[in-house]
Amino acid sequence: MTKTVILFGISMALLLALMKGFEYMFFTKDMALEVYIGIVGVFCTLLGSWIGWKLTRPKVSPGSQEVETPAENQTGNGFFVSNDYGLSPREHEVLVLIAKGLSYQEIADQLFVSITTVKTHASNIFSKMDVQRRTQAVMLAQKTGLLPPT
Amino acid sequence: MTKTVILFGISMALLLALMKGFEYMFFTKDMALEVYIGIVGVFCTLLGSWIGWKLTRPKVSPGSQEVETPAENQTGNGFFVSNDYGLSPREHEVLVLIAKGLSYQEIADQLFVSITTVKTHASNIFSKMDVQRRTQAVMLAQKTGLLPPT
DNA sequence: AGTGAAATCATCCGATCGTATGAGTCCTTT
DNA sequence: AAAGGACTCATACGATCGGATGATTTCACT
Repeated sequence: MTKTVILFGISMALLLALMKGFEYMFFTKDMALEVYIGIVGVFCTLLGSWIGWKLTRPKVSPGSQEVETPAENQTGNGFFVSNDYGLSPREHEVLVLIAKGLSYQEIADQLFVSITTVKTHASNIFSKMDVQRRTQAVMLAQKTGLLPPT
Repeated sequence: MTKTVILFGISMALLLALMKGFEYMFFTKDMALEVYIGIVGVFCTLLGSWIGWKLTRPKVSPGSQEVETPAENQTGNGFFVSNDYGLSPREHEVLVLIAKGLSYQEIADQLFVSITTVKTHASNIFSKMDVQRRTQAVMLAQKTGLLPPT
């Protein structure tokens, strides 16, 4: 977090320095204003994208999904099941998507990670739940109320 | 995704228009370059942050890939109407074993048929239930009460 | 400063899955 | 007898899965 802010400052300083340098090199007249704006716009957009990505990284997403750290999960009936097999939040997330019937590639697209990562998570899930196939994991998760209702 | 790109374009156009308007209002000389850059920088940083956040957040529901329970399968009082999707007895048998997490080979061994037969049945099951993967079939069968409780 | 958990990504490989095509038998219905 | 459904089996092929191995980065905790 602190590093992010520092890097942001450094980037801005670098940008300004570059702009100042370019100013004396190429842009002797004010006709280059559009180029100026373009450079700044593209740069700051990329920088902002990186910042936005960085800031939304720790939390899941501020919109639709809550962070589920189910030491105890609640089923639709109000019963609590306290068996999460030691799954991490990310692994639980992957498990839910697997239960939806998505392939690894589709899960990877949805979570914006590579397919390798999804497979790694899945392997850890199967290992923790002591199953060999995704179908078994889905059934087991269903039984133990690990999956969201509906 | 497409919406994001479109909104980005609109925002950029809006920004340029605003800049052009400001240009004739306040900034008659190029001495206001720093202000210009500041505005563009802040704006594009915010825009980029929004874009990064938008692109990073996982999709809520792709809709086309998820298993949907047909409405006629479940009544309001919680009872399940028998919906076997036109599955033959043998196909239903295979479906149950698939839901147990068995592989085609294991199912074939248990039913004393070849693995080819099991795969044929499975293909017909998926076709009748209108799903692509065994996981989806299992979830759908679970929802519609097609599987025996265990 | 070091440690460990979590998340990420890569490459390789064998096993399994899902589909397509074609064909044969048995049984019921027309 | 003919037609059709259910069950059986084979071959082939691309896609996907699951595991193994190794690596990096980030973060929290000590």
